Amino acid sequence: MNIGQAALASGLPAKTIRYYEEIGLVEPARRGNGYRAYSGAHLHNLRFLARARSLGFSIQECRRLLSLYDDGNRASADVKILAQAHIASIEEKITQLEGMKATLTGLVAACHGDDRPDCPILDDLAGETHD
Amino acid sequence: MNIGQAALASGLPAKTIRYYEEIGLVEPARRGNGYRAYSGAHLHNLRFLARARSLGFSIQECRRLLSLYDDGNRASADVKILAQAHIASIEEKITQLEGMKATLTGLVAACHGDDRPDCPILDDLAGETHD
DNA sequence: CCTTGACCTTCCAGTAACTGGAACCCCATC
DNA sequence: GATGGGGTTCCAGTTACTGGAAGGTCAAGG
Repeated sequence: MNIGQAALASGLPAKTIRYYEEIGLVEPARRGNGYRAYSGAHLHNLRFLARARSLGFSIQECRRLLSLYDDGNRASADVKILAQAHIASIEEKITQLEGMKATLTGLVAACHGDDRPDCPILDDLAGETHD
Repeated sequence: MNIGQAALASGLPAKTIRYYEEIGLVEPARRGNGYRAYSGAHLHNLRFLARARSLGFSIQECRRLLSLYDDGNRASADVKILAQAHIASIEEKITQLEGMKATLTGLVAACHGDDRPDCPILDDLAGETHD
C-alpha cells in the first residue's frame, strides 16, 4: 500500500509517516517508481506508534517499546517500568499545571475585569505584593 | 548591572536573558566594552517575565502582558481574558494528561511485571483487544 | 496523444523556547 | 605575564513534526 493508504489506515498524517521513516522507526520498501510500499507489518508498527504517541510516550520511548514488542524474550517488567516512569512524568506535569491553574484562578477571581487599568494579575506578575 | 547580576537577581539563566533580548523582550543598554547594562526597569521586566513564564504563559502572551503592563490606559478586562484563556488551555492539557494517566494506570495494573514476555501494555499498543 | 488531477517524491525552512559549546575579548589580581 | 572569572558572538541541537515549493507518476477522459 502507498503512503496515503497507510496514513488513512493508521490515522497518522503522511508527513509524519515520512518523518518516522527518516528517523528509522518504520522503513518501508520502495516500488520501481520510488513510491513507498507499506506491508501489513509496517502498518501494524504505524498503528502501534500512533497509539503509543497518543498515550504521551516520546519518540525514544516508542522506539524502545517497539523493540520490546519485537523481542520475544522481553521481560514484561521492562515494559512496566517504562510505563510507570511515564506515568510519573505525567503526574509531575499535572501537578505543575494544577499549581499554575490554582494561582491563575485566584488572580482571575481577584480581577474585576472591567475597563479600569487596576489589575491584580499584572500586580502579581510585577511582584507587587498585595498586603 | 551586568548580565550575571541580572541573572542572579531575576532567577533567569544568562542565556535566557540574552535570548529575550534577541527576540526583543528586554533590550539593555551597552557599555563601552560591549557588556550589557541592565537598569532597574530592565530587571523588573526580567522578573515579570520569569514569573509569567513560570505560570505557563507563552512568550507571545508574555509580550502582550508586558505591553498591557506598560499601558496605563489598559482595561483590566483584557488581562483577565488573556488569563482566562490561559487557564482554559491549562485545563485542556490537564484533561488530556489525566486521560493518558488513567489508561496507563489500568494497563500497568494489569501487567504482572516479571521476567515473562506476556504484557498487556504491549498488547494494548499493538491493538490486540483483550476479550 | 494530451491534459487534468490526484497522488507521490525530495528538500528546505519554520515552529517554541531555550541550551550547549566553541572561539574570543575584558578586567582585576598575583 | 599568567590566571580566572566575567563577558561577547555565532552556530548547532533539542522535540516532533508541519508547510510549502518544485517536480515525477499514473489513471481517466476528450
